[in-house]
Amino acid sequence: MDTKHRILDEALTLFSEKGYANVFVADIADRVGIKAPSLYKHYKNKQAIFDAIIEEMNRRFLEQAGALQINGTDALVDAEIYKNISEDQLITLGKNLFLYFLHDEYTRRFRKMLTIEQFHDKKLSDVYMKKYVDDPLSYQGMLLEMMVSAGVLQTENVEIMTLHFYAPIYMLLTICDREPERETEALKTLEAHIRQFNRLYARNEKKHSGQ
Amino acid sequence: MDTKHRILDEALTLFSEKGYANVFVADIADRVGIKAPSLYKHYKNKQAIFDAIIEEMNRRFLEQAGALQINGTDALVDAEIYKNISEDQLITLGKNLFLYFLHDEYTRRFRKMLTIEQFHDKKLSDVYMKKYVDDPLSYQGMLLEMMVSAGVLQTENVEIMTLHFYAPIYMLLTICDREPERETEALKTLEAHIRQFNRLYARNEKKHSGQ
DNA sequence: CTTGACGGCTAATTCGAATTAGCTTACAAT
DNA sequence: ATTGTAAGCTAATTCGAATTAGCCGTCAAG
Repeated sequence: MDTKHRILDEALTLFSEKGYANVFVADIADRVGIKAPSLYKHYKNKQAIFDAIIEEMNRRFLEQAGALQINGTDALVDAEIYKNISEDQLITLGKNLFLYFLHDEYTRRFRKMLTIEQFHDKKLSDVYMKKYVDDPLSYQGMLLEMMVSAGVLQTENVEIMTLHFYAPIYMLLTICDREPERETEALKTLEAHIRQFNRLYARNEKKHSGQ
Repeated sequence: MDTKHRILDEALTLFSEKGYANVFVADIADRVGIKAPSLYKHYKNKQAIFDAIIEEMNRRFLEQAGALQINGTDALVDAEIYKNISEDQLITLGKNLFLYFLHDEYTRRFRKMLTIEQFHDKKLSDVYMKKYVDDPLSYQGMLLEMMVSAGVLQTENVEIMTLHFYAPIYMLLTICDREPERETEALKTLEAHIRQFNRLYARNEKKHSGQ
């Protein structure tokens, strides 16, 4: 990785830990292994580094459209896969969503930075809401809608059902962002959540009481 | 309200909107209607203002222990009330929790400040987790546990049930914090959520399909 | 009536962090 | 070989925001 990219990388790490204003240009330079003034050979100023991070992130979000994509069009395609989903597949779906958000280092640091810097610019809080609330809800909503249509699950209100599926995942995510040591516990909770979700919304099946 | 308190009040408002580092002492003074140096007659420095806000908040949290209290002891007492709860009462419980968090101006601004300033000090993120994640989960958990014992609701796993109850509330809260214009929509969603929650966990009752 | 402390003001001062100036080396291209 | 440019450095410089100095009016207590 060349210096220009290393600057972005180290800057993002620092911003996500301490927030823009609490990171000095010299801190970033230190991490990269150069002196602060040298950094200006690569970026016009501190703000330009921040802006470049945002751009870079947008680029990545578009790029990995293949992996776990979150837009209506692809949801319709993916949904085919889940039409005849099993409980284990549902768990996989949830864990994928969770682990992707949690473990992609870039995504993770970016999300933490957004959390801290949402005031920096209304646009940032909009991005946060879109990426971590509205897009997942609409994507998951489409998948669940398909499952209902296919008769795997049943509900009178898919929107709420989606909330029931995603809100716990979101909450576990915010927990792990702040206290990474709770990740193992969170993953167990996540699995239990999805199993229970599946039972609750299973079509025409009486909830059973054994394990 | 005397100057000393007005400083805290205006400072909290500004910090919650822009974050500590982006608020100048002069901004706070302006709002209060004095000049920056005058502010030092009341607080040693900017940090002291921040610290005073934290203290004040702790004081308030203790003080209003009567209202919607969130500690194990009181939950046991409150739970008596909910033993024979109706759906409408359950909705009231959820709405109270939600509206309290959302509308108490001090709590609200404080929560927003915590969100932004959690990096400022690990203690702050701990406070956030306790107040908005762990305490509500444990409090709600106790209430729901009682309802299960009393036979109003049924589940094999109260912990997950609690997550299903509270996570959507938490999520709606973070939405409204960032985009207050979505509050009306959020309240409707909240009610629908609780009704569905109640049906899903209702004891021995087949889910009905009519309105 | 005078004194002192409270709370305000304007005009410095300080200080730290961003940024710029100007020099140097490496190295690729002509 | 020469030249130009990229990328680094040290030593300024700038600049903005926090804080301090020092002055003034008010008012309550003695």
